[in-house]
Amino acid sequence: MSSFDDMDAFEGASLSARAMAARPTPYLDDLNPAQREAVEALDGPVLMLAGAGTGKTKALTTRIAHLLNTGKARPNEILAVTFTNKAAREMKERVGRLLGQTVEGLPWMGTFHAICVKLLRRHAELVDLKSNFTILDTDDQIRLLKQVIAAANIDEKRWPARQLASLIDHWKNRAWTPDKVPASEASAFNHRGSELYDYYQARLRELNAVDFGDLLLHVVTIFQKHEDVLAQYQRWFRYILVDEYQDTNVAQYLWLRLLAQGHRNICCVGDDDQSIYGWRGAEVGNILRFEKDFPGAHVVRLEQNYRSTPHILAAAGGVISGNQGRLGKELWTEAQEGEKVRLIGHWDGEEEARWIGEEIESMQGGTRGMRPYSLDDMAILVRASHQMRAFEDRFLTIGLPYRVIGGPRFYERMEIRDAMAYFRLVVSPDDDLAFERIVNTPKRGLGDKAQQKIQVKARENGVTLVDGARLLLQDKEITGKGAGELRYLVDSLERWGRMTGDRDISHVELAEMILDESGYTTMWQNDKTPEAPGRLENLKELVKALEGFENLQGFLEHVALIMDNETEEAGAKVSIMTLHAAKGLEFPAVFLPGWEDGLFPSQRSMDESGVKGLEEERRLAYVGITRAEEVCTISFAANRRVYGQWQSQMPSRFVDELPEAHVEVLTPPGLYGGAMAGAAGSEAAFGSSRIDQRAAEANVYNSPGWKRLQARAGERGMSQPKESRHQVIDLEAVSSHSVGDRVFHQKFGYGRIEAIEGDKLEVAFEKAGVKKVVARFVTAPDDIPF
DNA sequence: TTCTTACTGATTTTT
DNA sequence: TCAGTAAGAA
Repeated sequence: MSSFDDMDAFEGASLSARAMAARPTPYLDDLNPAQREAVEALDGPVLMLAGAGTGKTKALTTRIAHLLNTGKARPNEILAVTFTNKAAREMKERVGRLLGQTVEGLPWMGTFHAICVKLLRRHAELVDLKSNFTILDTDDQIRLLKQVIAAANIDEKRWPARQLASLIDHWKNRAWTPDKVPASEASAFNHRGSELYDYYQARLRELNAVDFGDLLLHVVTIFQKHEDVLAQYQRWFRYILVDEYQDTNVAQYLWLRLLAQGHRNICCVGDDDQSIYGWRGAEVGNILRFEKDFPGAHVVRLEQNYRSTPHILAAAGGVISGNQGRLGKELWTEAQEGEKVRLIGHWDGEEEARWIGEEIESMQGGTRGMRPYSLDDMAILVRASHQMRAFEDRFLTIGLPYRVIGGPRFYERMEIRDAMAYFRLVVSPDDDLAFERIVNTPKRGLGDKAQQKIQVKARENGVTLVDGARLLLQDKEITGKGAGELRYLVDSLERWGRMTGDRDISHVELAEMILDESGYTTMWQNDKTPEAPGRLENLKELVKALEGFENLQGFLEHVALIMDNETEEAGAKVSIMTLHAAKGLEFPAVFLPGWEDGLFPSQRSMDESGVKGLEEERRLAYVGITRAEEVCTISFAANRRVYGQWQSQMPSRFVDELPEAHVEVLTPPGLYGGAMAGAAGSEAAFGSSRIDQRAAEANVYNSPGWKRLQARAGERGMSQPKESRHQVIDLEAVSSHSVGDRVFHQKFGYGRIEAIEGDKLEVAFEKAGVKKVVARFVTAPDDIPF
């Protein structure tokens, strides 16, 4: 934070620095030739093309150590940028470990956004902000945009705020200020896009606030308009390193290029084959163009992979080779052959989930000649988060512990944001957005109308909403139940505000007091919904997190950028996450379900972005496969319920792109007439006969189950064009049950019928307990369809 | 104002 | 299907 205060003292200090050079470099011995080349090419532009699992973090951190050790730069003359806090943290840790105690201070290491916050706080006045500006999260942003849309007299139903948010985000990613939005795009959003953008920016300025996009954009603007400021930083940052360069957007690219123009010592690390954030504004072009942008760039390829088996690498390589215009890399490994990539087709999505659940259970003990795997070693990577539900349902039923990675993060949860809004308001009473958020949470009888009055009053008098509310009360322009509540709220805010300076009460106690006295805790205590206890738990967690900070203010500052969720219960669990969330992670055994055209590659991606979209999907497939160290299992289903409608699916085109020599086709259970009957877990059902891949696909469609369903669907007169739709439930089973029968339910598993009421059965399930289910959703165990 | 019922429309989400 | 919103009823 204070690195800049003493920065002038260090300018031009490289002479003495150089004199310190020529220390031993034992750390270089741990590197392979390519890594070493990337580490030792210190001067001039360097592009490190680092394939998946090739040790790029090692190379990057060693490079920093080497820069310092050779005396090329002092710690704070190095700028190392990452995209995620996690990556930044890891880098800090590893650099710290490499350096030990030998160097004073650390390089500038952080995310683009975190570094921009630092810079922007220093130069806020250059873009008409005060240096204590607040950073809006997405939620605040949407609420502000709703106001903007309403003020412009636009129907928010037809033109939703979310859409405007993503439009503005898109523009900011491209480093377009309102005046720079090209005419072709300015008329988006009901012909008022750029006008609304302009107005939104003005509102932000009034609120002394910025959104995430602004952090980058404002700094770029400052650099572009104030040569002296730019020159200062160009001189200062002698060496720049960038992680995940393929994910940079235009604004980040400009930011880097402006800074790097000083010493031209920029080292970008990335992998064009892992660019999967194009939809978020990332430009693969940035990495593809690097050599043109920085003539004479030294390009190093890291191609030795330390993660996966040859089969897995070959499969991934086969898929990604379908993309055009790659920089080109050939991953190789010294690892043992290992398992081929396993491919399996299923009847429908539920069966896929069932099979994966059972496979995971048996893999824990070691099966099919493979070593045993702990649940922590296994992960399921899906294209879209809605695919997770099938697995969660199934795993809940069979009691398989799992964790979902990437869901709503701790600081994004409603209760946490509400609580934080209270804190924000206590610390800075002029935070109007925070006031709006909590003024009627918990319910205080202050609905739209009352809030409108506060708004008007505040605007008329040019004061904050809190003061507006005060005036309203003073002038007795609000009455009834709401008035008393509002009075109490306003007074409480003031009281808590005074306590922030009180030495006798810690900020943790104050926080507890705020949540208590505002009635917020009580609100959740009285809430009967199943998630209420969890929310109370989270609030406790939040208060606990406060202990690590000096005061409320310091905490709020920290949280604005760090949105991590760190709580993790003990115990081994299977991980479930999206492919996007999996980037940068690795697991001994990986399951890749749902490889069906339209789902993966996603139809929407292809519709909206054509070949570009398809190529990004393909990179996603590449990322997925390369997450696996030893076992990679790809699967697809012939039928899937999409928005409640059964749809028949075609296997993904990526399945056909897998090189056959590296794939083993597993036989799906149940395809050979009743092999599963009464023995859902039996090994016999999963014999691993090797057959040609296409034959396996053909088998799905020729299977008895498929034909049976087609016949049945026909009987019921369902529409049956070439894209046939199917009903998977067994209607004949409806009235054939009696009490005491053993039955099977797709979701709850096996159970015994306790009672029958009309078409509803009360069934005691072995794993899921007693449930009431509709008769047609259960089948007799020896008539399990498929 | 707030609770209830009807509708609509639906990826991926580093900060 | 199902969540999230929007107009209607109490």
